[in-house]
Amino acid sequence: MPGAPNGGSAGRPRSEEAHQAILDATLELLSEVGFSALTVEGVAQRAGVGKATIYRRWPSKLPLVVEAFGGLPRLEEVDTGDLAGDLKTMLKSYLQLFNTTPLATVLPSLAGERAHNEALSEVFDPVLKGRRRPLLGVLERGVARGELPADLDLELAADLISGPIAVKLFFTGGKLSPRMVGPIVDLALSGLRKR
Amino acid sequence: MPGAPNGGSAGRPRSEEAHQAILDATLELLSEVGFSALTVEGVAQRAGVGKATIYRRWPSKLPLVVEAFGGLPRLEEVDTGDLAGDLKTMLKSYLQLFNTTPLATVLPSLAGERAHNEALSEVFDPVLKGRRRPLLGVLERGVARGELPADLDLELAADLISGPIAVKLFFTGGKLSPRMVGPIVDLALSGLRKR
DNA sequence: TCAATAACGGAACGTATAGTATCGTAATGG
DNA sequence: CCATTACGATACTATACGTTCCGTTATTGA
Repeated sequence: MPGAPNGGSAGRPRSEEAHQAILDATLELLSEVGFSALTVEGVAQRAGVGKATIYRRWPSKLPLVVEAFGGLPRLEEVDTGDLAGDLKTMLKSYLQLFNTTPLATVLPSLAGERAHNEALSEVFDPVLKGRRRPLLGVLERGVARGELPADLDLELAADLISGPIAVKLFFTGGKLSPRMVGPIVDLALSGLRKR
Repeated sequence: MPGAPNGGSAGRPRSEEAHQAILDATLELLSEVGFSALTVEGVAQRAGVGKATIYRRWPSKLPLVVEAFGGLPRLEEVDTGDLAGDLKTMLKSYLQLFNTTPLATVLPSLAGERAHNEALSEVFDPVLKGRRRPLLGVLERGVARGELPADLDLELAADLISGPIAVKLFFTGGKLSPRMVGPIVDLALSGLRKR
């Protein structure tokens, strides 16, 4: 199952170890130097692997990066019974992943590159869209339960909830703590205005 | 006033034309290829200028980029009398600038690079913080007027309002229309929840 | 057990492009 | 009209990229 190996017959099989080491090194470097400064040579060195071993599996760095990114954890949909609980539970565990995986730096690197790299944008946009899906699912359930108005623009609602996290991630310095989730969700659900 | 020219005495003065052409070319290339792929050589070529002319004014591309970015327009604070009106007016004109200047691509390029380039982050973060200032000012006025609760976390409130724009800018494809401002502000002020 | 096969890590090759230094020319001030 | 400084252009040097080749190693099937 490593890459696209032997047509079915003899020969040394591809090393699953090398395969994983390459993907890990790709994420590390993506986080450290960003997409455009990422080189196959650098990945090979970091993974302790010959460059040919990489080129044998991926034709260029773009598919390599896409596959490596695909190995990062996603938002997990949960159902606690009420909307606020769902959102807080989901986002809290997601934000925890920002401190235990390279997500917090890889995501901005790729999103920033997306703006001026059409090839990346083409393959990366659908992935990003898929990652939003659990959030939309929870909101749909909120509408079904009657917690949210039926005519709510769900895309905009998802933007409103994920927005503060994006702003912190891209503009304000790091420190993405799961503790910020409670206030974000409460404020997004109830609004800023005095009542 | 071009850069840091003649100590006060003789010699050919620095060309203000070249100075501006360099800054313009920097923004163009920043938008087209991003920060890390931006080269002084490329800027010189685009500006129709020798490389030495650039190095005479800026020691490296980082200060050059910072100065070029400083020439881009900012959010302008207005006072219409009520909070929703202020926010909508300000954000609408700001979003218009996204379609008439390189802001929409330059901002993601720099913000993405910020994540893994400490030198850039150090000089760029204060600039970003300053750009948020008008938004905070409007919110403070909203508190003073009694439109917003006195104990509101203004930083979080600013994130909530600017968040959907950031999400569209970085994740969802382009098309930043001033028309999306109305729904964003209404939803942020009133909340998602059914009432 | 051994020949055939394919992947392995490492190294060599050619190319491209970065930053620097230097050229002759142009525009100022004294 | 001479000294001074900036100008655009080009030559130079070094680094580092992607690609390809090489001797070795691991696995299959006869």
